[in-house]
Amino acid sequence: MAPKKSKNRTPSPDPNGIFSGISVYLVEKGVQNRRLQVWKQKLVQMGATIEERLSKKVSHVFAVDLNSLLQQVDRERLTRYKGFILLYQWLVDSLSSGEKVSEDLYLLNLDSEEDNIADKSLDWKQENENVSSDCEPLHHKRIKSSHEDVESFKVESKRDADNNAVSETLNSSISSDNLPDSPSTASMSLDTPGGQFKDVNVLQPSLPYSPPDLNKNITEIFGKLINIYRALGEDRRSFSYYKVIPVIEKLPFKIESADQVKGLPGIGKSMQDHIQEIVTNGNLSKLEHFETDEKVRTISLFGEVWGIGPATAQKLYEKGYRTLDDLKSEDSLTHSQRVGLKYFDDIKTRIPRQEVQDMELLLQKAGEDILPGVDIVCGGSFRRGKSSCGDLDIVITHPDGKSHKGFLSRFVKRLKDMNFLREDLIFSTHSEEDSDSCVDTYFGLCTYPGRELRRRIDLKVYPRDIYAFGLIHWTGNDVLNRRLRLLADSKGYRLDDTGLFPATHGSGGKKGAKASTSLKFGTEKEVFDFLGFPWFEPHERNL
DNA sequence: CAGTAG
DNA sequence: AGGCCTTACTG
DNA sequence: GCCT
Repeated sequence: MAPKKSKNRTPSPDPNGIFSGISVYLVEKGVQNRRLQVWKQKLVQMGATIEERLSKKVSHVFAVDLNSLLQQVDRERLTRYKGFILLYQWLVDSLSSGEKVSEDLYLLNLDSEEDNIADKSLDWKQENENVSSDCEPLHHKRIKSSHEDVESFKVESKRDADNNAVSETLNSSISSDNLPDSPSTASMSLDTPGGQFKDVNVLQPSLPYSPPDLNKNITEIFGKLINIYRALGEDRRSFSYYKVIPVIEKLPFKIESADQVKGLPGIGKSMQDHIQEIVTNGNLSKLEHFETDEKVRTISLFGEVWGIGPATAQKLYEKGYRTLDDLKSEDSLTHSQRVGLKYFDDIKTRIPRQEVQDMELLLQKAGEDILPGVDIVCGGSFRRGKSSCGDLDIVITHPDGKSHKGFLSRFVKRLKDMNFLREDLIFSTHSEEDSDSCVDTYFGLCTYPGRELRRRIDLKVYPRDIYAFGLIHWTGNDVLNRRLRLLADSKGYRLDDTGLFPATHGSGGKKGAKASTSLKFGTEKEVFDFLGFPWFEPHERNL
C-alpha cells in the first residue's frame, strides 16, 4: 500500500524559497523604510536569512547605489568581501520573475569611480535594456522627471513600472495589513484602478501565502504576555507583542530558528531570544514565571473586573486581597467596579449570536415605540458575523438628523422599565444640552427577557451626519480601524468615531482645536471610497 | 487629576 | 533617551 | 518591548 505520508499536499510547487540558503546584508540607507520592510519580509518568506552585520556568512549585500553603500560600509571591508554586492533591483526582478535571476547584471562595482561608471552603465544598457540604470544618479543630476533622451526614458519608465507593479503585489499580498497604503501607492491605485499590477499577479501565481497556524506555539505565548503586561500597566511593552504577532502569522513556514526571523519589523533582540527559547524548549520561562507568580496572577485577575485597571488592581493586592470574593468587602470600590465584580462571571460569558439577534430586534422595537424611524443597529463582532459575542455594541441614529437628540435618556428609561437594562456603568448624555454634535453614550448591563444572566451592553447615539463614522468605529475590528486611521493620517486627515477632519496642523493647539468640523458622509462606503480604502463588507472586517 | 474603557 | 495611540467620563 |  502506498504509504500516504500526510495531508500536507501543497498544491503549488512550494516556493521553498527562491532565496533559500542565501544570507543577506541590507544597506538601508537611501531606501524608503516601507519598501525595505516589504523586502525583508519577502526575503525571509522565500528562505533568506537577514544578517545585521556584514559577516562572512553573508552571501548577498544589497544597496540602492554605490554612495549609500560606501556611506554605511567601510570600503576596505568591501574589497575583502567575497560575496555578491548587488543593487536592490536584483531583488525586485527576482521577485517578479519568481526565481533568482542572474546576479551578473546587478553587481555594484567598487573600483569604478565616477568617470568610468558612465561607460559601464551604457554597456549594460545595450546588452540588456531591461536592466538597471540605477547607478546613474551618481553623476547625473536627477533627471528623473525630465527625460531628455528617448532611450533612457524607455528604460527607466519600464523599470519604474515594474517597481510599482511589484510593490503593489507585495502590498496587497504579504503585508496587506501593516500600513495599508502609503500615500503614494494609495493615490496610485486611485488613479489607475485595476491597472498593471493585475498582470503581475498572474505572472506570479506562486504566492498562495498559506494562511495560519504555523508558529501558533509562538503567537499563543506572546498573546498571553500581551494580557499580562497590560494588567501590569506596561502598555507599551504589551503593545510590542501585539504588533509582532501579525508579522509572525504571515510567515509561510514554521520557525525553527530565531535567525529566520531577525530583521523583521518589530523583532529586536528580546523577541529573537524569546522566539529562540520557544522553538528549542517549547515554552518561555518568562511566561511560566509570570503564570506562577501570585502577585501577577492576582493583579491580572483583579484587572479583569470592569472598572479595575492596573493601578487599582495593584492597590488592592497590596491591601492584602487575593480573591474576587475578598474584594466584595472593600469599601473603596466605585459603583462600576462593584457591578463589575458582582457580575464578573456573567460578563465574561459569551453571548450566542442568536440571542444578540433577538435583543437587537427587541431594542429596535422599543426604539421605534419611542421615536419612529430611529435607526438601531448592533455593531461589534455581531455585525461582523461572529457566532458569539462578548457584548452588545448598539449604534443609534435618526434619519432626520435632529430627533436623535434626547433620545438616549428616554430610551434608557424605557428599557429599564421593561427590565431589559439592569445595572448602569456609565451614562453620559451630552446632546440634550447645548452642542448638538456630540455622541450620547450609555454603558451598562442587560438581560435577555426572562433570564438573569447579565450581558454587557453599550448604547451610542450619533447625529445622522457623522453616523457612518460611529458605525465604522464600533463595527471594527481594531485592526481595520487602525488601518483606516493610518490611511487618513497619511492623507492629511484625522479619523475617529465622530468624523473625518482635515489635519489641523499649522493652526493652534494640538488637539484642543476642534474648530474644524467633520466631513460629511452618509454611508460607510463613502468614507472608505474617499480614503481610497478597498471596501470590506462587515463580515470581512475580522482581520 | 488619576484611572479607566473603548 | 524618549516616543509609541485617541477621547472622555468617573470619583 | 521596538524604533529613531
